Amino acid sequence: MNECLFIHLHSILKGVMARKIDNDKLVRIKKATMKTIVDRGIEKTTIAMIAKNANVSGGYLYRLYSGKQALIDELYFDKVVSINNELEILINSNPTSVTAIVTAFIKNRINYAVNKPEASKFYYQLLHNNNFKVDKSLKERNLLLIENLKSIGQKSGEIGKNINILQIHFHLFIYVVDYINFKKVNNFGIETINNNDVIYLTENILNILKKDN
Amino acid sequence: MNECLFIHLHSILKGVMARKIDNDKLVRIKKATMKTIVDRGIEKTTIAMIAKNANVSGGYLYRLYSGKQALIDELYFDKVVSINNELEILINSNPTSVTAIVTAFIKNRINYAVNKPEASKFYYQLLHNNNFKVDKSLKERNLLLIENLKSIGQKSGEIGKNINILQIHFHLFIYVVDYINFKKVNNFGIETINNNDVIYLTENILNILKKDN
DNA sequence: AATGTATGAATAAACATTCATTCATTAATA
DNA sequence: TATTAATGAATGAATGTTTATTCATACATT
Repeated sequence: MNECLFIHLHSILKGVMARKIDNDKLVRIKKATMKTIVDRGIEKTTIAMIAKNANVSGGYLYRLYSGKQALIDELYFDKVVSINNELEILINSNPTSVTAIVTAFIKNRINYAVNKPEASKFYYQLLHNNNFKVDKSLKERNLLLIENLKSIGQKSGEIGKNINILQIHFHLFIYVVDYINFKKVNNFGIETINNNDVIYLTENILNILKKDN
Repeated sequence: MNECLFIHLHSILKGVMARKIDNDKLVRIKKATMKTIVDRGIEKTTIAMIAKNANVSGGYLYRLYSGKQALIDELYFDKVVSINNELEILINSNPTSVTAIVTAFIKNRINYAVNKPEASKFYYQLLHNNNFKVDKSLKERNLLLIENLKSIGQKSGEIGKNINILQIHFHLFIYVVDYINFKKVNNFGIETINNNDVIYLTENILNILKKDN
């Protein structure tokens, strides 16, 4: 007993690991989850399929995630957080110009859609799925960022007096993502999203936000 | 064999029915399907739940539909067809004004969202689900309608030269639906969609379509 | 009595999740 | 250095649940 305990503590302190963790595995699982959901839809995606696409045994997923819902949740929430982080950085580095912030934000969305099509489509699907909602604190953080943006715009005259938070949120976070996805999916599979779309979307949004209704 | 055939034809000709069909059933099933999907999401919706909500036996659904997918498909396609019918009527009755068509179209979408919230939310969910795509002929019909709208707008000067079909489609069929749903869902459950939104959305869309990029 | 409507228990397939087992790696020992 | 013991990583067959679908039966109407 004592000896056993000793050996155990010893091995912990020494950092003993019976087998090197294949660090790639987590990445493979994340990619496979997104790819499978994009290819087949959430309803038809099974743990077995994800595991197969990730070259991992079925049971192994449960070592890293408590279940299917948790796995998808985490991937989605990560993405939502990182988009908000991004917006925060853009606001802090352009404290007087909504145009600059929106332009950069849209540019990032388009780059993301082009460079990480799987992740981008995955995010788009979950954005419109009622079973995956972000939690309250995340929503509140987002509202605060939009408030910041609004006050910048009202000082500079880029945002009209009667524009409200939800209108800004909708056009920045939903309109843009939907438009990009729509254009990619519908143009006969040819990826036509490009820098012209940055200008197009930015102008549309700024006009909408400027206008007093 | 002959006799059997005779009896069958006879019963058809005479309109013999062993039991009066409960005509309400089909309506109940349709409503229950939409409600269940809106409440729980497509993934978590089962035939058993739909049947229970419709006060119908589980097996009875298979008398009217070949299966779950066919049931949902049909409800969705019906809606897509009726929206296109509606647009066609609006185009025919306003052959020179895009503004009139778009205003009426948006008014209808908002009325629909307010008066048939369940059906409206159901449509919204399927609009963004990859597993439910409308077939080619329906897509083509829609494109033709949009072409009509475009040529009206280019004669009247309401639609810019460089605007393409997909841009018109996106703003009329996706932007509007998404905005209405977003406003309904996010305003803390209070239904704030009203006639001001008709003006707001119409102005936004017409500005976007007018602008030459 | 004849016949189509409607039921819901039974069936079989699909699925998420678990867990006994195997495997790879390292530390300790000789 | 070679061997062994210990440990946690990883597996995948087994489990139990959920689900869509079927079908033998009961029911209502003419």
